[in-house]
Parts: sequence; C-alpha cells; structure tokens
Amino acid sequence: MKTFIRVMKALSDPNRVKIVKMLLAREMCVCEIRSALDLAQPTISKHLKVLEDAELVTSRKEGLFVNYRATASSENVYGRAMLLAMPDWLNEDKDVRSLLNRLPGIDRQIILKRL
Amino acid sequence: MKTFIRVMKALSDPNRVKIVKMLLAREMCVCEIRSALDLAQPTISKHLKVLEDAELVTSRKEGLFVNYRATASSENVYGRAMLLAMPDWLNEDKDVRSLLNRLPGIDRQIILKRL
DNA sequence: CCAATGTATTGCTGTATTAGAATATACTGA
DNA sequence: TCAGTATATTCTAATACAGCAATACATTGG
Repeated sequence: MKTFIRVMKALSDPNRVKIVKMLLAREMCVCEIRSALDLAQPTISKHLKVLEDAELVTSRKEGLFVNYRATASSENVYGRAMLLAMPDWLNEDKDVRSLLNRLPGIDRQIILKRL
Repeated sequence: MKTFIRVMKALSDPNRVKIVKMLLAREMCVCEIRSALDLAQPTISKHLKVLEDAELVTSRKEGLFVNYRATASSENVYGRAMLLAMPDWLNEDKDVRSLLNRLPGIDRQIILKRL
C-alpha cells in the first residue's frame, strides 16, 4: 500500500507530472528542468527527490550535473504501470504540449550562457 | 491536467484506496463502508465525495441509503485506466486482504441490528 | 588548496488535507 | 405532520505539502 500511495502522491502535483512527461522524452539535468518550469532550484530538487522516492525516476551524476530520467523500477509494479501509460496521457494538455515543444531548445549549454 | 490530478489525488489516500477496492468487489452503502473502515461517518462521506468528483465512483439512492459503486466514467481516461488496473493491485496488502475477506459479512441489515 | 558552479538540504511561510463533533438535509413510516 | 434514521455539510484542530531564501555539499579548473 505504501508503495502505491507514494506513486499516486508523486503524480498528484502538476509540476511533478510535467517533469515526468519531460523525462519520458529525454534525460535532463536539474538546471534544464528548472529552466523549463521556471521554479526555484530547491523546489525542483525536492520534486525530483519525491519522484525518485516513488521510483519513477533515476539519477546519474555527470561531473557537476545530475541527469535524471524516467525509469521504471522493476520492483515497483505501480510505478512501472504509470510510466508505461504516461506517454499516451496529457499530450493534449496546453501546458504539457508547449513544454514538450520547447524541449529541444532547452539545453544546459544555452542556459548557462544566458545567465 | 486537472482531471488527471484529481484522479491521482483521489487515490493518494489509503482509506480512499480501500474504499475503491471494496466498491470494485460490490456495491455498498455509506454505513457499510463506515462499518468496514471504522471511521466517522462524515469522514466516509467526504472521501466518497472526493472519489465521486474524480469520477471513480457513482452513487444511487435507495430509500434512506445511498449506494456507491466503482464505475469508470467514459469521459475520464485516467479514471478508467486506474479502475481497470486496480482489481489486480494491492491484493497482497495485509489490510486490503482482511478487508475484502470481511466483506461478505458486512451487511446493512446486520450493522443496523448491532447498534 | 581555492574559487566557481551545479545540486541538495534546511528553515520558514502560506495553503491544502484529513479527521471528528456538531449540525443540517433527505427520506420513510406512523 | 412528526419522529426516526441514513447521509451530507459545516466548523475546527492537527498535520502534511509546495514554494523560496539561505546555506551546505560536491565536483571541477586553476
């Protein structure tokens, strides 16, 4: 039950859902997610921790960056099912659509130059 | 997105999940659900409202009683998908198991006599 | 080792959620 | 119409959560 609730809670926040949708499209570092969502960096980090605790995403260090991706944990039936369904869901949502459209232009190289 | 979040939030509470599991097994009135979960009646009513708003359950009046059942709204893709998956989920959970086992013995006739 | 930088953690505030007591509403039978 | 009963609503208290600023941690280049 706990595992199930964790997955449901993780997907109960619009910003976390948007993060999952992006990470299903491609791997991203924290600063890229931050740039896409326009939230404070600690907020992004906390959301990612919730998603990681729910076993919906995994992280991989690459120098200073931490890359996240949506990966189904084989032990978590619920997380796996949700990640399997998510690609087909919410694609008509206005916010999600524009987010995924902007995704190719969101690159850590460009973000860092802009600051 | 709103619809999706509503479904996820509705399924983010253990007691609501238990209610759904029971209602997938059979139709029940509020007092039967209350007897099964041992929560205050207003709490049950509020949980049912959340589930109804998420389009996971429907209600049907029968005299003084209000019978609830888990019914997928055809308009709600997410609710439909979750209700389709739920029967296979959480059956190994200790609480859910004992709840579903006790279900046949939970009857409005018996409950009302006991009071 | 030091400075710079990407990310994580902590502390705080405002808001949302869950729970039950008290109360209101809706229906039934006399 | 009135009493009784099943359910819904309102109110309040306790807890949980989202967000940000400040700070800590970790890695890299010099």
